[in-house]
Amino acid sequence: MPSLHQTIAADLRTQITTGHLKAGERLLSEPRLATHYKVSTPTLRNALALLQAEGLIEKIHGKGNYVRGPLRRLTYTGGRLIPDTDLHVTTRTTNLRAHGDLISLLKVPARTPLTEFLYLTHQGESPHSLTRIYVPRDPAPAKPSWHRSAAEQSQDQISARLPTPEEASMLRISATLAVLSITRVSTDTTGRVLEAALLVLPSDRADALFITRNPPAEKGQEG
Amino acid sequence: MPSLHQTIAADLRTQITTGHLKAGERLLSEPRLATHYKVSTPTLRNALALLQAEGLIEKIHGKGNYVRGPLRRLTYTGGRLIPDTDLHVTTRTTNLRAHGDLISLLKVPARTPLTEFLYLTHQGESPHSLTRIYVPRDPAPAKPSWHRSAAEQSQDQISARLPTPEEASMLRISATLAVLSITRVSTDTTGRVLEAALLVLPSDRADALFITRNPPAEKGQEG
DNA sequence: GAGTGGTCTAGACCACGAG
DNA sequence: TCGTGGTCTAGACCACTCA
Repeated sequence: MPSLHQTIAADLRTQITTGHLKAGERLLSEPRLATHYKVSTPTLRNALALLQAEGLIEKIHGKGNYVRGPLRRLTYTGGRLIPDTDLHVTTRTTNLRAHGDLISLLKVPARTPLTEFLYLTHQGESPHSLTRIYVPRDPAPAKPSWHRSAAEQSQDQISARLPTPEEASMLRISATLAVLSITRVSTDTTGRVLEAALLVLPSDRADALFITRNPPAEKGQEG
Repeated sequence: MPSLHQTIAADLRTQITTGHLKAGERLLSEPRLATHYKVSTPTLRNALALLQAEGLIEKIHGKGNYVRGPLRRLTYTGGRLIPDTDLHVTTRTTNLRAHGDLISLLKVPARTPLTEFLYLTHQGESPHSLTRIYVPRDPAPAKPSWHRSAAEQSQDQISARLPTPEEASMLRISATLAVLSITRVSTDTTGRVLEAALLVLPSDRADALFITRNPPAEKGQEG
């Protein structure tokens, strides 16, 4: 049996996809919607939370809930963020020392001097992606390649999780909206780690895409 | 300022990671925890929802909340699910006709006869992954390669989203726990689509991993 | 200041699991 | 039958946005 907020979400979803509610339009206020559906405000907010997670609406504190335009999704493709046109990027560079997961990611001793490059891409007003790249300061690092390293090999580890409170505020997203977390480790031909990149992409506006070319199939190779 | 349920989640988190609460142990009941933290039950449940999304606890209706063991995460690696040992797999085969997204994915006309292969992997009691593979029935499909097709090229599109209610019940996960959704389209040398695979992996127990080998860096190729 | 969403309260009732 | 988590109610108060 579908729960109440699921039913309400389904109704609003069809209103959006059928065009009864158009892109950019403001929904009724949450108290009004609650009385309309004859539910309490927390229940109605649960319904809206589902639509938000699907990227159908955008909640703006103090203003209202708005129907999202046809999504202009950002795609992370094999180490590259596209479209890379039309993106405003803000940068910050910090020096720090290796700690925590960075030690094993970069395969360096603890407290190794590192440089952190922080990138925040925007599309118009809304932030779209957060990238942090860590480079050992030892071997005289040039500016790292934000999009893709010229490394021999890159390894992308992808998981879905909730954002940390800091990430949520930097990306201006709700703390309950899942993000794609991509950890890319680039190594050179000798196996040395050149850089580690941590990307955080809001799930309502970003995908990742990987294209694999397989060697010619050998007969009976695979079950 | 951190919200109340964030603070409570942080406290419980440290109790788990420091070992004050051990794997498999049951937490106090939610009403008891609520009185202990001097909050209402919805607030306490918000805190537990965060821990659940992080994979630290497991909620079992009618029994209690349990500390998860050291996570045995499943990794989807370039078209292969590992570990593929120790997995129970249940299968179902269905014949249907192309509709909706399947039409564009498989590049076939609407209502083309298809075969759906459904795989549900378990690890012990708990389901771990849900895979649906669609193959056009036209070119006499052999049993599809579950793990990886012998195709010329595979394209993996990855996103994070909430599960559909059906997926949530099949995987026995909460409807609020995000999943990694992987859509893999395999094509042969002529560009014909061999199969489309839809994987659903609970975010608290699965990752995806891709390894890219770059061609030797050409000087000044990349900015 | 008026209206909005964000968070929280203190309960109620139902569905599930185990004895 | 009893204790558990799942869902929902009907409010309250605060923070933010805009006029």
